[in-house]
Amino acid sequence: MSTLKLQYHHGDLTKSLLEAAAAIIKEQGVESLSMRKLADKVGVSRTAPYHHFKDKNALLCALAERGFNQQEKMLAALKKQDHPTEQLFKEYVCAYMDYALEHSEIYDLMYGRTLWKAGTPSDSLKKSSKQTFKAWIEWVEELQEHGVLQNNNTPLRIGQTTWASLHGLARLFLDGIYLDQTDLSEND
Amino acid sequence: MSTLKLQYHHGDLTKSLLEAAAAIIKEQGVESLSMRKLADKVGVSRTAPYHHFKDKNALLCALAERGFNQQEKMLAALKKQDHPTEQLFKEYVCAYMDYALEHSEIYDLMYGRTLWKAGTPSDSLKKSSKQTFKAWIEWVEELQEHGVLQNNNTPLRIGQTTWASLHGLARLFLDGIYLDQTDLSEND
DNA sequence: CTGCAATATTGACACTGTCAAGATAGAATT
DNA sequence: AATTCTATCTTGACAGTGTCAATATTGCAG
Repeated sequence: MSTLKLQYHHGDLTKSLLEAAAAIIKEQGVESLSMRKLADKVGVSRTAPYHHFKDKNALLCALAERGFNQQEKMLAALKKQDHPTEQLFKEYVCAYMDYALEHSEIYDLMYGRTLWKAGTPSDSLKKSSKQTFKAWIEWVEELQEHGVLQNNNTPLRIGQTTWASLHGLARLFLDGIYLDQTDLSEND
Repeated sequence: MSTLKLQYHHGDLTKSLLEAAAAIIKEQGVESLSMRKLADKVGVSRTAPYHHFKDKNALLCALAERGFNQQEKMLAALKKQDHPTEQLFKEYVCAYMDYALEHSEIYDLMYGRTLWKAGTPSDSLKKSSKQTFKAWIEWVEELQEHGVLQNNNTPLRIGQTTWASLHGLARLFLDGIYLDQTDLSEND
């Protein structure tokens, strides 16, 4: 009876919400995530989530922020490995693409329109994204010193352009326009 | 009296809807376009648009399709000019970027998630996009013959990669992450 | 044991997309 | 000219959404 009983207080609802939301998003896309369904899935009333996130936008920001943290950890873990710098860079590129493809919906949230254009990125999210980018720039500087990246411009500039390529490529895979194998062979 | 009179039949509602929708989208973004507000703006009842477009998705598809047509006309007009091939190519690149920036919301509709991932692209839209891409590939072949583009791979492949760069660049400007001048100077 | 602060709930509102049934007007047919 | 037909538009309705305000429940501090 005690285990089956529905508790009034949920425990760590914030966390549960984030996890459930991440799951829904991953399976069905951001657009089919509704606050109400989410609350339902977690087994809580419609408006309960609003005591943990100001609004839907805030929830999504938190989700994106999580993504940035993950990504930054990834980079940090990678750097600890004792591989030659150039190989490390290649590994990073692969890891980056892997992350984008594997967590496509989160990636979209992190860099896409939903939050940055249609929505209002929280200060916290802005901070996270900046920090992630800063860490990237610092590493770019190292890479330049090791001759892995060109040295003909500032780390910031080189960091921007290389990341731009990376991000552009990721987007192309995600959006998947004009790159399907099917479309290649078809001829009409 | 006769001019002021609200007509039951609207004339060319289809066209009016598309234009009004394009205007709203341009000014306020896709997400703040609602069928109801659109109908209101055109001066017609809520459900009238549904006699001209199956649903919202169809309306957006039509809007995107328009974009493809515009873009293809642009390319065609450009090619008619009697400039050296290489300059023509550069002009195209500029024109492409201009279009993307100037009609950012439409561009987003043409290549973005809303229709291709979240929505269901209409057959007509698929056809338009393919046709546009095909025209591009054909031109790439010409460009290769004139030595403006590399000749070490098929037109399709070269077309894909160059367009990918173009599109990636466009997206970066549109999404505008990490590229603001403000963010560059700030240091926290 | 009592009161307080954190947490969750129910009710309500405005807005959305969209369907079904009815109204209207102009064109075609008798 | 009257009537039918068809394209077009409208009103009513429903389920779903985000979110606010008021209320209830609980666990913990005193």
